Amino acid sequence: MKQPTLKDLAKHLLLSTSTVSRALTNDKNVRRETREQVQEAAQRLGYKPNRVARNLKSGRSYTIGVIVPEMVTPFASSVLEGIQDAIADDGYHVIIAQSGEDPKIERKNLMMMQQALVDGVIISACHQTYNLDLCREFQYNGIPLVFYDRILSGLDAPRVMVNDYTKSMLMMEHLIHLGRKKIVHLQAPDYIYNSVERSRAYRDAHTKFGLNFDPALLVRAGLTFEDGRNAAARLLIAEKSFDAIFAFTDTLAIGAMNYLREKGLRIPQDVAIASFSGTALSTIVHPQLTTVEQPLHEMGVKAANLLLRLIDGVELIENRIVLDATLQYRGSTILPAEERIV
Amino acid sequence: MKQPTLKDLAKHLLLSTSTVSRALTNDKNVRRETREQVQEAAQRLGYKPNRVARNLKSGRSYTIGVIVPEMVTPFASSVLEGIQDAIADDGYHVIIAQSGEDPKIERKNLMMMQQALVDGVIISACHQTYNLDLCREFQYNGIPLVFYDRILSGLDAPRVMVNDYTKSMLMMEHLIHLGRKKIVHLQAPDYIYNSVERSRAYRDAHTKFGLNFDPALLVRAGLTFEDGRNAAARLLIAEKSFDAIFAFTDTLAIGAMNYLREKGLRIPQDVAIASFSGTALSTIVHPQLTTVEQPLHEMGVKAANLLLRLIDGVELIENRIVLDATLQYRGSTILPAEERIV
DNA sequence: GCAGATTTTGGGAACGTTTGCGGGAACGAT
DNA sequence: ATCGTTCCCGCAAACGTTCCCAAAATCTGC
Repeated sequence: MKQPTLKDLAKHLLLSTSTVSRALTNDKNVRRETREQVQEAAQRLGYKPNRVARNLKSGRSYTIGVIVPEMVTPFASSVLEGIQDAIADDGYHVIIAQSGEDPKIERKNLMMMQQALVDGVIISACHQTYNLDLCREFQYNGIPLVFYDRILSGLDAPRVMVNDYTKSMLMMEHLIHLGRKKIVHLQAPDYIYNSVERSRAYRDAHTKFGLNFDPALLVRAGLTFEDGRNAAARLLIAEKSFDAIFAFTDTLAIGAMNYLREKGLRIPQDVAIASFSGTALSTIVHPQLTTVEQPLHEMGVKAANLLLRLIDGVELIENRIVLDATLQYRGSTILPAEERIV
Repeated sequence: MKQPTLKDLAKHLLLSTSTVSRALTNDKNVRRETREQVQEAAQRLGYKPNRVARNLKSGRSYTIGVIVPEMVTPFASSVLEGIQDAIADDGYHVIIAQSGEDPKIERKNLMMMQQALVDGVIISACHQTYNLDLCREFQYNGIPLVFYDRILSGLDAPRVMVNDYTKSMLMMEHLIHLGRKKIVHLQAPDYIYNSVERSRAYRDAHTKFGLNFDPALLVRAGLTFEDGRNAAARLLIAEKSFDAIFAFTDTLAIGAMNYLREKGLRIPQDVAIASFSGTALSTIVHPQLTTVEQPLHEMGVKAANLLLRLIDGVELIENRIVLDATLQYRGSTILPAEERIV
């Protein structure tokens, strides 16, 4: 009734556990006949190797840790899915933790991962500096770290990201070519590296395309729908006129868009809205969101592959992968043909 | 440079590993003075117990498996979050697998979990019967199984769900009280138990409230946005007139809603839309979705707690938890006050 | 001071694997 | 017949814990 072990198998076959063990890993040092016998018996008795024991022996856990700021987002779950897909075949497991944007919880998670003896960690960090020391300790202890999206700029660690600056610049160009002149930027806190990059592009676009930069249009928002709504509300209250919004993320953009529509503004006629991320959310809202679409699934796959190679001790030539994000022009900035006639 | 082990600690303190081990678990069989000494040294040398070794010894893995049909959904991730929250303090880890609605992959996942020596499994099954045998095997081997949302009706296993029938009936009542007479139901395949329950309520509502039941309004859809769009498209093509939709899930509802709006129909004036699930999606679309809101986070917490108790061998009095879903009346069925005046 | 009770500690097996090392059998070559 | 290979296989240690059992140290009451 209990799961049979190697010993049970050995006893049953009148062999030693060593031979059985070797036979099951197809070691050529075992006679073919015996090997087949063992494998057949293992199959018949329903033998399943005990991973825990194997892990103890090998000093690995065949587990990798993933830390995300927030997992109930299409962003995180798409990446997670990519990671899962990439490692499933190699017999690895994933344990997932979320920091909830709180560096202290992130720290707790990291330490938990350490205890769980993960072979490596994939992390989308929630704060630039807070856990730098711990991350260094991981590296020092030979536990590879791979970053994605939210990187730690102060650490020389492998990373997978998109080119925030370039693509944001393209998006600004899009808005400006549409004739928009007073473009709001909803940015996230400065401890998020990507936000700094995207808003740098926002500012540079002004000089590059000869637009007047108005600091009042640079709005500090947070990361949630509510933050998006609130930012929009503040803009309306300030009675600052604007004809476009470039938001740090889809979430922020949608929050703002919903609020503006409730207040009777038309999207995109009155205000064009563009964002960054390209999560599934961008296509389920109406109008659909013009956004910089990041290859999220691929991001997960790439990060996982990077990590697996690091775990195997492969020396990486290129440890900074920049994925190509693509601009999706949709209804939140461009009217569909049939409506444009009206 | 390597993580210190019990032995290292013992050597350093001139004690035996046994004593050190006991001291660290606060065993009263160790002199208090020694205990403190050991704990202080452990702290100082940065000792972290090796979970793998501990697991091997204890025969547990302190890991639970979770299998969901699809993880890139607000539904799944909310529940997962609940599960994480519930088990984090008990030192458990979660490994997650998704079946992608494919019973064969679900089977592979289950077997993977078995190998990973999970202490228990939480599962939202993707098919009624396909993996019944394997589930029985888990139970037989003493690995507890807990279901949520998508249960297997043929198995006597603990489960956490909401009352699909009652709440669907209430939702139908809502639509009917609004004066809607030709209500479409978008249902999912019959191998999904919840769908059967919800459409049962749909039909029963007709007789209960004296409405004429028209089989043509009972539409077989799938589970995705696209399925929702397609279903809506088919309805328009068939030129079947209808004034409301009750959809199996938010996803389906939003798909249909978007399509109808693109075709110039007004929500809710022309078609009222109600759904079931209450994921975050229902509030980010415009108009917001009237839906039966399930306590997703709580569902995860409850399922996890149930499982933990089962793992600890607690005999459960009540192993069928029915959570209370609440109807959220929103813009997709009711016009906001200001617009109603117009 | 001493027997016995009690507290505190150590020895060592065990969990299920993997793996280096060495032994024995079979075989061909001298 | 002897030696050296090659091929299979078993022994036993190890991974880092936990825990039973017994040994040592300390504490009772006389």
